Amino acid sequence: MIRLFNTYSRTLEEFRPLDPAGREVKMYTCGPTVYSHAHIGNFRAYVFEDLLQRHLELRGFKVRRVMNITDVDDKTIRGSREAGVPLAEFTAPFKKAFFEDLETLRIKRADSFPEATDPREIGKMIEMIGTLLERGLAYQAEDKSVYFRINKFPDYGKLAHFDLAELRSTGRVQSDEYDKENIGDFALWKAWDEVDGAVKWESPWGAGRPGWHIECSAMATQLLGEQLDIHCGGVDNIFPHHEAEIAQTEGCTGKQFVRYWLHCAHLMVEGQKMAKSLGNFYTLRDVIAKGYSGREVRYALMRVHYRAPLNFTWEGMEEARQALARVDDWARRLGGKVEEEENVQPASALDGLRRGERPTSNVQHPMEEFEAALDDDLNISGALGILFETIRETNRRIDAGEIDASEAKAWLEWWERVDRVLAISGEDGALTAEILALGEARMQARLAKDWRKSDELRDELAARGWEARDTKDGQKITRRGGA
RNA sequence: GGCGGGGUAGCCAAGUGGUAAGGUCGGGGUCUGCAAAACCUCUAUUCGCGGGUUCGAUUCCCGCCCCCGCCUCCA
Repeated sequence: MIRLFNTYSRTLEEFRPLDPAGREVKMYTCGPTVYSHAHIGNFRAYVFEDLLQRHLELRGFKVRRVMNITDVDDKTIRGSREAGVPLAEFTAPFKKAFFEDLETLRIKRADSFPEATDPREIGKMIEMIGTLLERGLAYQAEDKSVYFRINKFPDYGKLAHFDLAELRSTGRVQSDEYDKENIGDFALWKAWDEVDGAVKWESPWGAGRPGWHIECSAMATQLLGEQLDIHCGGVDNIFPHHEAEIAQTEGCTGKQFVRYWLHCAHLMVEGQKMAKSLGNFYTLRDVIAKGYSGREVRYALMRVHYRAPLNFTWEGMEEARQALARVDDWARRLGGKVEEEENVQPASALDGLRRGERPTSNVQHPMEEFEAALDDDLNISGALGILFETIRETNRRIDAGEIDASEAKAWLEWWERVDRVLAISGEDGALTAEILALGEARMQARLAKDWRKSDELRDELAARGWEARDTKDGQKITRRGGA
């Protein structure tokens, strides 16, 4: 049984998809606004969503996921104006970069990435706004913009658990919208303004562009239907964005929009909020440029429970690197055991692999326990704890000569299953001719017991990102860090 | 002021009404030409603070303190 924390109810709920067969899961995740490179805080949310999707899939669900791309809003318009290029030309490179970054972090691609400027989506938004107007849930103000009338939607505020009467303005958003009936009414359609330049679409209410919230309602219902199983985003999207989505969508369909709302806590950097003014603002590219690999960043962003604040630090990146190296070495070691024999079949009874003899052992059934931890609202720390205990125990037993090729193969198969969720396994980079030559030279030096030269060659290999280890089976050269 | 999330070893972090997983760092050891890896071992009488319930609380209840966030277009 999978349990997830639903923001709406503020409780852990058993997860059951709407699909009568209980198999298909409709999942919508708020994507990036492409006015710059996404930062690691954004990616924390996307990595969390990826972990959720992968775990649901491991548990046999068929996930249909949509992630939107916001390519028109105040910031993208401002950016294109400042760059002096058309909007689409301004956002294109950021879209491309976003998809590259997803790949770097091994985030599975959603089934579709609808864009807000897609005519088909704009059409759907206009259709929905029309419906809301017909029902009296929206109105066109004197400034020609169309607003949602929150007083007509009694449930408004239920997701965020806000009492609307208690709200007070933070002054973050300029309140120049005197035309609204209620300060809390939000724009569905923004009338064209001079600063919008060429950015405009025709609508029954005049030229303009869609409000931000309506795009998610339109795309989600258009691509996944009127009711979703899961909708994710960062905690800062709870209000007003997701609240507005509920109002708009349910205002049109009369049906519950989302069954499970999941929100990811914020990322902090060195104990502080990430901000350009503090100089601690990082894009994924910034971290990669420091020499870290995508999977190292993935691990660092993933290893803390999604509802707890995550403090990003360089010390944390080093920890991620070391932890992954430990996993890599373990998997390599098992691979080596398997190669010792030919035509190895995995031990048939996986349960028999549990390490029951030692009283100090905490993990009795790693196969089940790892997945059970993730079932519990994605308890990643618990799951990783089981993985690492299993690693220590299997390493110990390999040292003791207790694991044969058949059992090693079974552990590797388990690891492959685990890694379908974690997606952190290493790739051995191809040995180049230069590295091979250095390795060969070092072997010769060792045979000649020229330790000094052998150590120098080891340093040279290290400088190129490779490590030479002397084992009883001879020298082994492996990639260290990165990759 | 309202609504959330969090405060567990140097750092990251799981967890349960019955006496603290795991990762990382550091010390010692086995192994090694030396290393590395691996393994063994040491490092929280203690879980923000103060009360209460209980035979027993880090875990339940009450109060308080601190950090982070949202309060109308920031994941």
